[in-house]
This record gives sequence, structure tokens and C-alpha cells, in this order.
Amino acid sequence: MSVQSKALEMKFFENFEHAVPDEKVRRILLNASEVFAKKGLAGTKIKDIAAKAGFSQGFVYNYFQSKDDIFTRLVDLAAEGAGISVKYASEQEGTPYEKIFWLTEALLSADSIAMQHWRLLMTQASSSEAVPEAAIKIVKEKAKLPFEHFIPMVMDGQKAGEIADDPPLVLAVTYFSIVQGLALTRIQNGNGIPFPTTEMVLRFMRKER
Amino acid sequence: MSVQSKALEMKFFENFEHAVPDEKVRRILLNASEVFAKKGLAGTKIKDIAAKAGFSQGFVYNYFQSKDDIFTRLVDLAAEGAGISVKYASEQEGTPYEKIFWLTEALLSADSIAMQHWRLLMTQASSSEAVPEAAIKIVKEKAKLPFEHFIPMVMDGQKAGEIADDPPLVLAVTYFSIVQGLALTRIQNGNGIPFPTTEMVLRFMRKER
DNA sequence: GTCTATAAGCCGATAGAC
DNA sequence: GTCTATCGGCTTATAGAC
Repeated sequence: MSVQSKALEMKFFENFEHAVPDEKVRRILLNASEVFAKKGLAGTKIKDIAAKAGFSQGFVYNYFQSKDDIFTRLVDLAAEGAGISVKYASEQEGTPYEKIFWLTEALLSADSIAMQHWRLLMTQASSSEAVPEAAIKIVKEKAKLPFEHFIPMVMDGQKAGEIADDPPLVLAVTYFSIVQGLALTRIQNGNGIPFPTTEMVLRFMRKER
Repeated sequence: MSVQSKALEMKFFENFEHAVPDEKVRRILLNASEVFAKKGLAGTKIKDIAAKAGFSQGFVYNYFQSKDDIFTRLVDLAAEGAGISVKYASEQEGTPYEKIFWLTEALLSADSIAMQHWRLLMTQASSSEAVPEAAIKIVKEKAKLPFEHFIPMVMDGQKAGEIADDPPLVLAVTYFSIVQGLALTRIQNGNGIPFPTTEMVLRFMRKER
């Protein structure tokens, strides 16, 4: 695990602990995120979440009103966290390309919690039906945050001649699609599968020199 | 839609119609693939599939034994179809890079049915639990087919100096991850979203000249 | 503070009507 | 050949025990 991803994960947890002060609630949410990521909203049983967190099924209802409630809360945290991660990267020292490199290392790190949340956010909450209204609303509002922090980095990189001169929005959409695709591959196949270097992942937006 | 993707889709349907002679069964399967892709195995209700295909809920059971049966059948077709698509591309005229370019155009084409199946295969069938045993077995057997046809193209391209000299397996894993990520973005956001050119998608494996 | 037991509702699968 | 009605099981959510 790289220094970068450790730093970002710390940042992420800092925010998480601030947003969710109760340790038991955090425990439920963290375990729920893994189960949701693997099985989807409908496929996840409250019993699965409770068992994974070390509680009985009924216990969860002392802290959450419903399964949808847990899901919506997680989507909110994930959307928030994704925005924070990209913003944090943009505030690091270095050239724009170095910042993006840094961010990519963190997002694709084998044991990055942020990655799980990311996949959860992007994949599930936009699958149209059976998703709680509240979750859809949150995604609509907050899903653009990562883009808002990413695109300025791209434009700076283009000015500096580090990044290819394609439309920044297209580069951003491509970037997050690729990160999501690689994260999914990791979640599905475990850490055993061969994985590209960060340098390879970023070639598509690297200015040829 | 490019000439290439039309050709591949025709090839794909040719195989589909051969493997599934009954038109009603095909209709159910095609509609089921869309619903499964959007909602996942657990989130898909038989009623959804039936309604989308224009049948009543009970009707489906004249042709399939269970929901798992439909799912497993689809996973099989998707695994088969993915292998056939890559093989077909490898048999086209042109340089290795041109063949991969061709394949990518076809897989990412906005209205490619193969794309839906692809996502279904990769994402769902490996989500560990609640997935029918039979489906898991099929994936284990057939999911490597695309790689077996893709890697020789990569190696040929490396010999010809068209493709970067990274390990072929890593390039292949990266390629299919990226295609999956982009396909997901399309499925979730529709055709309105900005999308990269094929050239951009393939930069990561293009040899710098 | 945490678990067990139970009620209510949903969905998959079947059987039988038209 | 296709639909409607129904049964049984599973899951959510609650209520009450320890």
C-alpha cells in the first residue's frame, strides 16, 4: 500500500468518523458497504449485514429505520467521500499530472476502502428502479463533485503540456470509467489478478512527448 | 454505428438464433438480459422480465424452470458470445492493432447487444453468493475464452511494433476492465454522456512512435 | 443494551381456468 | 397457448424477553 493511499484513506476515515460519531453505526455501515458492493441492494439481507458486523438481525433496527435507510446513508457518505478524495488530491504538492497519478494510486490501491464506496455509489444508485428516492436525489446532487475537482487539474495539466489536448470533460468521464472498471475487476477477482501500473492506466491522458 | 459493430452484432445474433431456435425463448432472454444488467439477479423479478417481454408472469414458466434457469442460460450465452466476438475480430483483415480497434468499436457501440451481455457476464456471475452453481461453473470454464483470442493479437501487435511492450496478460486484463467500465458508464447514464473515441481508449496499449 | 420470537408482506413457482 | 389465482417460503420490521 502506497504512502499516498494511506494518506487518502486517513483523510477519508477522518471525515467518516466526523460524519458518523457512533462507533456501532460506523461498524454497521462499513460492513454494509462490503455486502452491498458484492450483492447489490436487493441481494443484501439485513441478516448478512448484521452477521458480518457481529450483531443479531434485529439489533440493526435500533440504529437504522430500514435497509433503504442504511443504503441511502452509505450513498451519501460515498458521494461525499469521492468528492473529498479528488479535492484532497488536487490540493497536494506537485504538477497536475503528479496529483492525478497520486489520486489514481490511492483509488486503485488493493485495500482502499474508498474504492468500495466508489463502486457502490456509481453502480448501484443509478440502477433506476427499486433504489430509494432519497438515494437517487443525493447522487444527482453530489455525483458531479469529483468532476468539479478533477477537471481543473486536467486543464492545468494541459496548460503545462503534461496532459493530452482532448476535451477535459471527455478525459474526466473516461478516467472515472476506467477507475471504476479496474476497481470492479479487483473486487471480483481478488488481489491475485495481474494489474496494470498507474503509469499504464494514465497513458490515455498523458501528452506524448 | 460503425460497419464493424454491425457486422459483429450480426455474427452475434447468428449464433444466438442458432443456439436458441425458439423465438419466444429468445424474446424472454433478450428482455431478461436488460433487466438483469440493470437490477442484478436478486433485484430482478420474474414479473419484470415477463412484462418487458409482453407476457404474463406465469407464462415464463412454460419455457424456463426458474429464475436461476434464465440467469444461467444467459450467462452461458454471454460467455459464449464474448469469446465468439473476440475470435471473430481476430479473424478479420488488417494489422493486429486494426483488429483490436475494430473489436473495441463493436463492443462500445451505443446499441450493441453484446455489450449488455458482456456486463452481465462479468459483473453478476462472479458476485460470489446467491449465484447459481451452474452459472459459476460456466463462467469458470468460458470466461477465459476472450483472453485466449485477445492475447495472440496483442503479441502479434508487439512483434509488429504497433503495441506497447508490456506483459500481454496485463494489457488484456486492462483492456477488458476498461471496456467494462465504459460499458457500465453508458448503461447507467445513457447515450447523452460524452464518450471517448476508440483511439483514446486504446492509447494505453499503443506503442509510442 | 442486545437478542429472540413473531407478524405482515412480497415473490417465486404451480395449478388450473379460459 | 396464454393468463389468473393461489400456496408456501423467505425477509423485513416490530415487539417484547433477558
